[in-house]
Amino acid sequence: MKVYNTLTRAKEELVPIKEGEVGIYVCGPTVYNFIHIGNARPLCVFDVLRRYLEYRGYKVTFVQNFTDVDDKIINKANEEGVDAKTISEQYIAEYRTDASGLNVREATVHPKVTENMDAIIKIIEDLIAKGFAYASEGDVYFSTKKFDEYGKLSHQPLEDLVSGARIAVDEIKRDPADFALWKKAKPGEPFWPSPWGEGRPGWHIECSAMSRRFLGETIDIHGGGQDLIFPHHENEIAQSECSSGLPFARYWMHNGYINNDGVKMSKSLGNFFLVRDVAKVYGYEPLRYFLISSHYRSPINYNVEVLDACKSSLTRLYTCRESLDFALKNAAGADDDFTAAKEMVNARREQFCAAMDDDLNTADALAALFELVRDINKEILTGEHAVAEIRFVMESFDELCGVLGILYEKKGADDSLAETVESLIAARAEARKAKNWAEADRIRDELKAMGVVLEDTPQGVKWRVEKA
RNA sequence: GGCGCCAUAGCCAAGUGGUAAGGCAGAGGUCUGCAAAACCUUUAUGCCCCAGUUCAAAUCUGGGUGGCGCCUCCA
Repeated sequence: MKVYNTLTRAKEELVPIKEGEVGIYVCGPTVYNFIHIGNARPLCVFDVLRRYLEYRGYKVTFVQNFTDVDDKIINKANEEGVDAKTISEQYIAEYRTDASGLNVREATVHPKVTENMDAIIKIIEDLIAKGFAYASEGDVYFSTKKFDEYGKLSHQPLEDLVSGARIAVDEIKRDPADFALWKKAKPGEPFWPSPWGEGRPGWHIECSAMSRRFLGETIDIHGGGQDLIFPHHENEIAQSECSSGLPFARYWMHNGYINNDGVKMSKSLGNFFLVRDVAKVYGYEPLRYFLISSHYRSPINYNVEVLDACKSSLTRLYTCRESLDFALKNAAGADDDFTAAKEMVNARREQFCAAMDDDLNTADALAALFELVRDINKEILTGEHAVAEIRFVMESFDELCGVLGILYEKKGADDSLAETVESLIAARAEARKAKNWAEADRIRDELKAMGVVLEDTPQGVKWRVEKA
């Protein structure tokens, strides 16, 4: 598999440190609010990466932190008159609701800053001991000038990153480009004891400390949004590499932004949509589909028309899947030799994998899936087929959908409804037998009003609940 | 100012040298009592514009035009 590495600006063959195993660290949310759809993109993108690597047989350790100590959390807590922990716990729970709604699997580990203070303090001490950081009036700063390679991820020399002079000159910092590893506690803020006094960690150090604790000194893949490249990831590299003397991450993968009217969706601009609100109207799944329907590095423009189209596309997939279910119930063929079906499915599977191998080209992978749908509609859902054949096709179809993490919303197959529907279908069958089309159509309309759509097939009547 | 990205049909979106995937929407047809679903056909002599390289360019080069991002908290 090839992935685009921000560090080298090239697609590279993914070669994990340990054969057969991949460690992935993705920067997680600062938990002070509901997540917006821009936040949802890396969730879905890296979830697909993880699923695909596992599909290809890798053992994946997936680490995503929760930043539960931060100015924004403290501010929010003060606004609401509660403590910071209340806020962070509340929004971790809300995050999990959205993540599971989007069918994003739980990380192997979800470390929290508050639970890793020892690791954070240890790495800061190490950086001071090695001369890369200095304590100053209760704060600790990283000295960017001490790291020759500072700027290698964002491909900017240090002087260019600083030249804008937009970084506030701080008397306790030796250089404006230095960044905080530890911040002295201000009155009313949560704090932890440290060799430099009571305080809390800076933003960047947590990822260096927690990735090391759970994935080791060099990790395979580090992911996140493009807006984290500078300064966050640049600083992580500086901290981790100066401390360990080893490369921090072999592959840096960054997803593109979501735009609103062509402009980046961001918290500071306030032009964002909450995942929660979109889900209320469309459900979670069309959003996930939208997020994987184009390449992860491209910017994508969000609007409701596109989400509607995503919903329709999903319907095509669901219809195919339901038809397979129906076909399985009516399977009659006795021939267990289904070489043609195997070849057909495997060709699409190869097409799918070739796309995914090329820097996670989910758009092309979806095309392969849709071509499989056409094949299935044409070859498998007509004529007679053996149970084993249909089951094979169905399992393969589910497998590929599972890699993308789509087709996970179980339609409400509630039995009480089924009973009513079946009896109405029977009544309609009687009417149709008597060629009483008016009555047959009346019953069909009645069912339609209940949200049930009928399809007359050679194998009998198939019904489904229309997705709202 | 430094660094970088993007421009493909009505909409979304792959394709990075070999003659334009896929989805949505639209049109016509087959099937059906009528539908639905499905299938078939159809919708870009052309990929922002202009030059150039090449047997061959959406793809490479140069120059434009338009849009966006990072350099500051942000996914």
